[in-house]
Amino acid sequence: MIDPTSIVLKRFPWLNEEADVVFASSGRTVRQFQAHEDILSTQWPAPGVYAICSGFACRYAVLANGQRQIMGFVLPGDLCDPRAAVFDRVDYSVAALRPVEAVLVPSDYFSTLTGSSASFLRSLWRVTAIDDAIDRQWLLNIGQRNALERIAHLLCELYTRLQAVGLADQQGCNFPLTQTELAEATALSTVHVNRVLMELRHLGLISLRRQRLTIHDDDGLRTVAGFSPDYLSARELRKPGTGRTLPASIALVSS
Amino acid sequence: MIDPTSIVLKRFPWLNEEADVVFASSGRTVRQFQAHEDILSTQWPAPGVYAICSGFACRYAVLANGQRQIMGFVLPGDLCDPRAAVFDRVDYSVAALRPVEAVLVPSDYFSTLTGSSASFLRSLWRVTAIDDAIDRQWLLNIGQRNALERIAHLLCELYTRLQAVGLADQQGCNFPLTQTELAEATALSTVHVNRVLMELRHLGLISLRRQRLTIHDDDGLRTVAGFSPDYLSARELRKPGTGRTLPASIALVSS
DNA sequence: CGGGACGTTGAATTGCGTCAAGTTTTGTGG
DNA sequence: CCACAAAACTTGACGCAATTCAACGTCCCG
Repeated sequence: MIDPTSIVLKRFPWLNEEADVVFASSGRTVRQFQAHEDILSTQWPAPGVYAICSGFACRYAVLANGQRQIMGFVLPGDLCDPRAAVFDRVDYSVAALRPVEAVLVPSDYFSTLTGSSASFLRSLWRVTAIDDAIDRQWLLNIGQRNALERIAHLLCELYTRLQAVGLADQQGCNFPLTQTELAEATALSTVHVNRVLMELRHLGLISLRRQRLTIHDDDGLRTVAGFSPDYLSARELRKPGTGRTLPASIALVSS
Repeated sequence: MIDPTSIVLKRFPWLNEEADVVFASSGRTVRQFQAHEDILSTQWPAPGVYAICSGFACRYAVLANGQRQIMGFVLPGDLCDPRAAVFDRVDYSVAALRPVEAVLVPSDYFSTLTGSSASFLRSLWRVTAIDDAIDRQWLLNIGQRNALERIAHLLCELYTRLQAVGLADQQGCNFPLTQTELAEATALSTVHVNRVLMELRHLGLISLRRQRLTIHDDDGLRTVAGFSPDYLSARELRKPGTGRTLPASIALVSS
């Protein structure tokens, strides 16, 4: 059994030193979730911020008619959801798609840290900024791309993100999502997802079999998808302000 | 000519006292944008955070084939975009749809404030949390709702948000969007948007003519849309931590 | 009063969904 | 290891919501 603390410190490259300490010291609170179990839910208050160590999860919402829209995948190395540190409730649920192992960082730890460590706060902003950029790409994806492009784009996104945390190699990656889940994420029917995957296979771009995705032609897949990976990495952080002075009443704490 | 400072202080109810001062003191930097002019662009660094005083703007992205997806509307009282205070660049553009008047809060001001005032920071988190909730609703909208529901939902959202900043009355609101823009926001064709608007009119739910939206049957429209306005208001903020102690090296500043 | 943006309408087309019937894979317990 | 059931995947036929193309009407502004 691997030490969860070390997993955490390895998987979250964006963490800085102070945050490392918090994660490590709270790293003993490791929780396991079964497939299909809710990790966070709109139904109950979030106990804190979960850092995913292994397994796949997804953020989702259900419409009144019962249709489910998956709004994003939460992979090892991701936080779900940073805002839980600040808000009592989340407005969407997060479910494990496969068995998930996660470190729970209690809200107290997290919010005290965000209140006291400017550099950690900046890291956190960067993380949420990437999350939001992914959300916007999904909107683009579902709004403007056809089925083939959409599926291809999602595969590119997941492959790239898994590479970033060392869970993919040159040939491909472990890929535990069902076609039904792909359908819920791309707003297509499962039948059509199946046909599109067939087409991607026949185009010689991928293989997908037994939870293993093999990329035969990365460039080709990206071209079909119109994928450019920029949005998945942190943008330039603005240099800390040169210190234009604030009215005295505001400059309560200067760094 | 209205004093922009007073506009700002009136339109941004979520501001707290410290931030009021900053906004007021930087409130002299008012900028005008013409219709179709970019307010923020991926092409250049963001000079700071704009607070919209009047006019409509939108966040958008364009695909390689030239299709434009509008990803959100920026209304009077909104910030566009808070993250510009922390990051040099934004990863989408914001354009004025009509002539826009905005207060520029320079990044220095903003980031110093976020670094020093915990309460302002919490306000800002809340604002971005609402923005993100709106984004997720758009994903749901485009992914799971049909054309009629989609348009109805968008009308509900805009009407509700305009009400919140005093720009709508019981009967309806000023509504300067073209059908082409509605189409870009809902990922439909302009022709179909037109037909759907016709249907909403024939159902006796709305009138839309000469930049004026009249809501004849608010409940009916919401029912069609499956609209519930909860996501547009701030969620409960977590009570500040009860003070579980951190390792000394981390608790640099305690509140 | 002319021209360009915006809105309206009809007819033909199509991408994707739905329904329905299989086949293959995975998981479980004996 | 096999037996069996449940879940996941595959394939074909058919239907429809939304698109596309094309023409025409209307408003607004110089």
